[in-house]
Amino acid sequence: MKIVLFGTNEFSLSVLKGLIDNHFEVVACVTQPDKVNGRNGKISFSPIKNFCLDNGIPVYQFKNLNLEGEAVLKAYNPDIFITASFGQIIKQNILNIPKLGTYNVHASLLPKYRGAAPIQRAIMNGEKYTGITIMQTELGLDAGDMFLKKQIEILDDDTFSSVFNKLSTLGAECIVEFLNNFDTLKSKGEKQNDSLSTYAKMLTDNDYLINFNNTSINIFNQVRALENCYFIYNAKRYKVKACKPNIMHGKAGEILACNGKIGLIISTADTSIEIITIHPEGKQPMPAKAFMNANKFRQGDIIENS
RNA sequence: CGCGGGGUGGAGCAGCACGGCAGCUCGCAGGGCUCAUAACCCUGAGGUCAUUGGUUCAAAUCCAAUCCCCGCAA
Repeated sequence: MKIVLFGTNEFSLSVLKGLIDNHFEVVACVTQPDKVNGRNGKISFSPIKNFCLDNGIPVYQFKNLNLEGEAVLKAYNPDIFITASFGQIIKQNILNIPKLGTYNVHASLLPKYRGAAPIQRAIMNGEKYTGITIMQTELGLDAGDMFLKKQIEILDDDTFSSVFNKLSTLGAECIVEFLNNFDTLKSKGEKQNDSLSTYAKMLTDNDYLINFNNTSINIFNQVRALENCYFIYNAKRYKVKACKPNIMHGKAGEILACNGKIGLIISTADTSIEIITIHPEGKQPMPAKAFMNANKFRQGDIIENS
């Protein structure tokens, strides 16, 4: 079975490795164009590209996949396309190429959280479960028929990274199971109930800004879902890498404690959150208790979100 | 040549525009004190001020070059 994998990030890579470790024939990969790192001007390759280069797998980066890719991919005479966190829309002329179809490894329990940021949105919303769905890749956004679904629990101490890692592993397991039982599972395809579908919108800068007028649990979920949330204090940006709800309470945004013994506690709409790990501009991430030793914060100040 | 911040005892920072004893909050070690606390009090150890060169009677501080870390933007 000749497979072409479309993917970019570590999730895609986990799926690719799963295929190779289980002796599927991956004849080529398609990944996003290289990105330029603005600070040092260096070019960085996607994880998929690095792996392919190291392992002698042909890898393609089309500026316009739908125009340039058709002839190239047809030449491989592929049986199946697998997509996993590819990040580009694939048009019908490409989807039609493989004999057995194109299938997607999606990191949510469809029809919930279709779209670009399913893991983050699920954690942000305080979901208790998420999972992997293997489904038909169609023009419609993650709306194709479903063939295999597996769920995992989102624990209170899970973060984006931990869920991402679990789902990367599970995604690889699912695609292998799907391909090993292709005929059976393919025949048992299930339509998505569109009326139950939700959309995991792409993340914007505004999603990362912490609003202390929200409740503690919402901020807690936001921080662990995105891991790079921030607030602004004295015109400086502070990223919150980890926090936990606290029982103290004051005016929303009020700094309730800021010293090396207790750390940093900021009031929310209902109670407060304790900042565990903070990342000031220009510095390394560090324990909030350590940074509080520097006396940059003043108790009683209100953090506005502008 | 995209914009910007930073490197100072183990941690986090101040000091630098104007050169003149290495400072603060913690941690650590020893001692004291309290029914108790984010406890408190006393004492102590611990520094190549990123690197290299220059200016100077004198450099963490001024000049030149280099290395490393990070934020924004993309």
